[in-house]
Amino acid sequence: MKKYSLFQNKRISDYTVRRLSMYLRTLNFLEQSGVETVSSEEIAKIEGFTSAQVRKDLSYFGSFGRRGLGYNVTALRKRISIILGLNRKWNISLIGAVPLNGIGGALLNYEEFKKKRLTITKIFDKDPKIVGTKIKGITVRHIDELERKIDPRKEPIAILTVPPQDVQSIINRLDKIGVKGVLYFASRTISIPKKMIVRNEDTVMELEALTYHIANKTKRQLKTLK
Amino acid sequence: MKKYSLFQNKRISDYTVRRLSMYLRTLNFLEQSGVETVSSEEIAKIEGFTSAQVRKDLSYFGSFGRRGLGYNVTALRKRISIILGLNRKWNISLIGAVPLNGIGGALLNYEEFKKKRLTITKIFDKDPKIVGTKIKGITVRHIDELERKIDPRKEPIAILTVPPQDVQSIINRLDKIGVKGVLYFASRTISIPKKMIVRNEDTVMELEALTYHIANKTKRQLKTLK
DNA sequence: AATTGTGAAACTTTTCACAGCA
DNA sequence: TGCTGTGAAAAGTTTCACAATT
Repeated sequence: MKKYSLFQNKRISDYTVRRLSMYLRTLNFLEQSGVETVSSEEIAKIEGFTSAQVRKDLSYFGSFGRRGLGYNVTALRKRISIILGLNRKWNISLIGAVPLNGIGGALLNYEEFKKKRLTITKIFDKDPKIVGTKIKGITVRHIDELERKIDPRKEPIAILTVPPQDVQSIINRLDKIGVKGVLYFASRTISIPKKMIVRNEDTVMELEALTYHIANKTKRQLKTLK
Repeated sequence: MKKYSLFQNKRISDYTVRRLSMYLRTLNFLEQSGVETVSSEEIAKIEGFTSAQVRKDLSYFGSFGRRGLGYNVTALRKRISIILGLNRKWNISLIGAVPLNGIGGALLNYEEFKKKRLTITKIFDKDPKIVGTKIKGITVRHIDELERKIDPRKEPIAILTVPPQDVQSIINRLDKIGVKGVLYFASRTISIPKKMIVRNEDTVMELEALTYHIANKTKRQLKTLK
């Protein structure tokens, strides 16, 4: 029998990590619906992948199923949670544009965060009108105080909802103090510090993928990763 | 010399389409900075790709550069705009959760949409308090009126900011009347109608990619697509 | 001299297909 | 019998390397 370790050497592709997130949200849903056992074929059908893809993704981390029977929903949900690092609480700093009808405000009200162990625990802005006030029980600090107020051991992740022109400099500052992961929403290409994991959610880019496909009347839409 | 057509037969991968969006935002930036000519090497450096990747992506659509010289920034920006279908105006229906400090509200205030030719022209909600009122000059309609108020020839795209449990049924209704593209924000896997292009922006999934990499102390972060 | 455009090679990801086990 | 786990094959994507061109 093979030995598996969570800190394995094989590089796991980003496609696999994203699909694990999808499996997780589907397993949560199945568990709440009272489903106890699921096959790779059933998961695949829900997600629009192949069953081989599902089994291969899981196989990088171990063998969690039983031949002939499938997977126990709760057990697999827990395993994937651990793989994704969700067996602990993650504090997040929210930086920028909070009071506006902006994405920062939306994230503070985001129901999905409450269900998961993802919590916004620090808020920064540069509007003097709100610096010092409390939002959701958190005192808003000035962006200039980032370095003093963020402890990357406590808040390893930051979400940036600042304007495009500010993203690069704030990411550089966060890198300097040792923040490990950043998610930013601006439509701007940035240069990523070596030690950081950076993700970008760009609504304009997603819409351009739609306009491309509609304009070019793409016939096939094979769902691979998506 | 080879003939190229925008409606070519080769299937263009999604990776290429996303990179075209990135090139476009970088070309916009360069054009505004007064840069007139750019090489594939320079674009590659900004984006973190290889120059061969840039040239290959463009080569699927034609030859837009001049050997020995590079690309004219404005000309290339225009070409990519056309490829992505951005040489026309795109009207968008916004469905759900508008008045809250939610993502719908954020999108209505999104500066990037104003710069591009992407415009929210219809708004739907089911809160009777705001149905009938005007937001940004647009009268909010009840979600029950989707079918009567959306003309997919005028509004081929919809953005869904409704709760996860409502996404599937609304996508099915939009498909029935012929809406071509949908972008939804809920953290939920859905089954995609054959004729539609559907995209999902899921902040929880992006954060889980961060927690995975941080928890597993990934050493290399090779920037391939993003 | 510099840089594009592109076949071919290298690499990555997905799917196949079946041995192995409940 | 039914379904997992996995090497091997197939498909897809990126990079190399160089002829072509300004």
